[in-house]
Amino acid sequence: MTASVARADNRPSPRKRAGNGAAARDAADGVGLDALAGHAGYAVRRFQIWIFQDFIKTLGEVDIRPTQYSVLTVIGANPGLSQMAVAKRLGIERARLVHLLDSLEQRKLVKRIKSKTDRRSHALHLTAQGETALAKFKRLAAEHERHVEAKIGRENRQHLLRILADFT
Amino acid sequence: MTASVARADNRPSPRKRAGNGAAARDAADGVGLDALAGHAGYAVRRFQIWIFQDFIKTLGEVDIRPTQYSVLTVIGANPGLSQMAVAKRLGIERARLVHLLDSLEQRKLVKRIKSKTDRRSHALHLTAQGETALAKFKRLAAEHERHVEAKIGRENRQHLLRILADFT
DNA sequence: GGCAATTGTTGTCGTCAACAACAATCTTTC
DNA sequence: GAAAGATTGTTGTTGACGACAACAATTGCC
Repeated sequence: MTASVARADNRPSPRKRAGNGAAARDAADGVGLDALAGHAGYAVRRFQIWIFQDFIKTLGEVDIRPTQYSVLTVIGANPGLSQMAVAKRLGIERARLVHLLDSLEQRKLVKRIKSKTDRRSHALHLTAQGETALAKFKRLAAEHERHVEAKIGRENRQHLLRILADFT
Repeated sequence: MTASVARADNRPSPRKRAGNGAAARDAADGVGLDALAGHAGYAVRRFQIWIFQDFIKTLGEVDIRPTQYSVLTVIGANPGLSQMAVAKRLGIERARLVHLLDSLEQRKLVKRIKSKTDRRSHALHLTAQGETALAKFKRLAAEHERHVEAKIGRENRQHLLRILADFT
């Protein structure tokens, strides 16, 4: 709403490559990025921000953020995992996972069950409500994924997933 | 587990797909990610974290973080830009840019010059010290970029840059 | 039995995106 | 030319997130 309406979102950007040393002026505002264009990290960061914003927006009606979704997905696929295992798998601090689970448990999507074999740890499970909710989340996430496809192209997305498979 | 020179960069990840319904157990801990593996956002996020950590570490000796580097690069390539223009170009909140510039100005890398034509805005320039410093930063950033190449492969990085060119 | 390691938890700190509000300064409009 | 509206830089707040440190309860090791 606040932001100016203008700005065509469609950025073809076939960036033909200017000569070489010349400061390649960028289409958007006539501001050149120069060296920045050659940095993978910059492109990845901008892309990641775009993806997350679309994810948050697409799953907005159910109020689920990317991290929450990843937690629910892992628990759904591996019931009974400990918090430590989930945290390690997702690369989340176990301290942070505590708050995430507090929230998800309050919403009755997840339950912590005291482990009999190791009384320190909790076995994580989805509630029945959590199962059906996750099913809906997955449908919305698939919709989000189609947005990604529409943005970068079908086979580009495929190739991207292949390139980054090791980080999954 | 810090450096991990790991030559195993070439992991085409032929994750050929286990059967179908079976929870494809992942190598790491035997914890399946299931649906998460098909989400571009998850892979991109993990990759972005890896990239930033390597960037921060590689540019650690000069204490420059990715965002600071991007700001310096844009100002270096386009001297005289206003804060608003830089913020818009990099997708940074102008509120946030204020603190970034405060820091960079304290370190005598950047200077804000009152614009004569528009007394609201500041024209941003690198100091002489900032110029030479940026040259060094760029060398270190190039080294970081080589780390990325070593991690995902040369042509994979190229392809990645091409796929995400619109976000640059 | 004693000591180190692990698990969940609490708390702090710093980064970062998203807003809101404000003073100073253009810009537009009447 | 003055009033109304928009823009620029600034300050402050909020909330998500990663990195640590410390702690109690529990387990594993010797």
